[in-house]
Amino acid sequence: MNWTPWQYLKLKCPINREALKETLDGGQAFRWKWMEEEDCWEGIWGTTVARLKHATDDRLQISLPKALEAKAEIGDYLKIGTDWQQIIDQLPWRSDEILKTSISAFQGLRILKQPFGETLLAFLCSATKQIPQIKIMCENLAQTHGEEIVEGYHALPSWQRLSNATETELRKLGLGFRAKNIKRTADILADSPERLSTIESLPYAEAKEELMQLPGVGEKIADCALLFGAEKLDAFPVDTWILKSLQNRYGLHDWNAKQLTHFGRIHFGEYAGLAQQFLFSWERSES
DNA sequence: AGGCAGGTGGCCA
DNA sequence: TGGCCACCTGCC
Repeated sequence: MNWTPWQYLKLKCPINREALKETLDGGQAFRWKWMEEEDCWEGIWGTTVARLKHATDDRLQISLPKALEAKAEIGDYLKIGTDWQQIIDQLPWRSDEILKTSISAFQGLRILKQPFGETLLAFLCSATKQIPQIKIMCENLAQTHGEEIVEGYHALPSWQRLSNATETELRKLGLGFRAKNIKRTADILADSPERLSTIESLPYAEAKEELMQLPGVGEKIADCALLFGAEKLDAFPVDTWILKSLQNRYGLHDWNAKQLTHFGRIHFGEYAGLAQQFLFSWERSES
């Protein structure tokens, strides 16, 4: 396939190599892969295909398939115009050494704005699975049910399309018990096409409550979909890594996930979700 | 070979 | 409300 020449992106905040890797392939998104030969990341979201390269001075370059050149929406997806430094400054790093350390390790780490519907789909796949497995499930879903964008590159299927598949078909893609939830959610969303965009426009608390009406969507998956797919930066997903971090590094040994979700939102504030991502990346890199 | 992994929902006290 | 367990599958 033909790709356009590399072009610099106008990044408000620079991003280091490690932070880029964490942003694209650290559990927010599941459709980026490292291209060793090209020394770049290649990813798909919505109906966009793109390559990203880490350049000197922590800048970024982008290249697109020539056939899709006009379709680039990388700015929104990567939130390149957002002043992340200003947001970080509002986190309690001054009084929180752990947070301070993880922020300095991942300079430029950011929260993506992925398409809401496919973020929900990816996280419905995520239950008790590790990142490589989730990526395989997403790839299988795209290959078998998703629309082809350019040769060999498939979008994730819409909920409408997914509702045409049977649970048995979905199970064959390695989804396991997640297939039932995905099928049932697809049937619901296909019946009310406006529902997701309505949810996306609600404030965090109401959006979460609405999302959790869907089968297979509990607190954690709802928080992930809202943080990574709807710009609700006050969402604070508690997974096993954050659980470990808060229990061991913050000394909250007897706290359960529900209590820690509350703690996170109180302690880290309006941008708790960004703090979560720093702690998450730090915890994983230290393990 | 058995336990566990970025959870959820149902059942029981 | 709070704790426990089954649920698919692949990987160590």
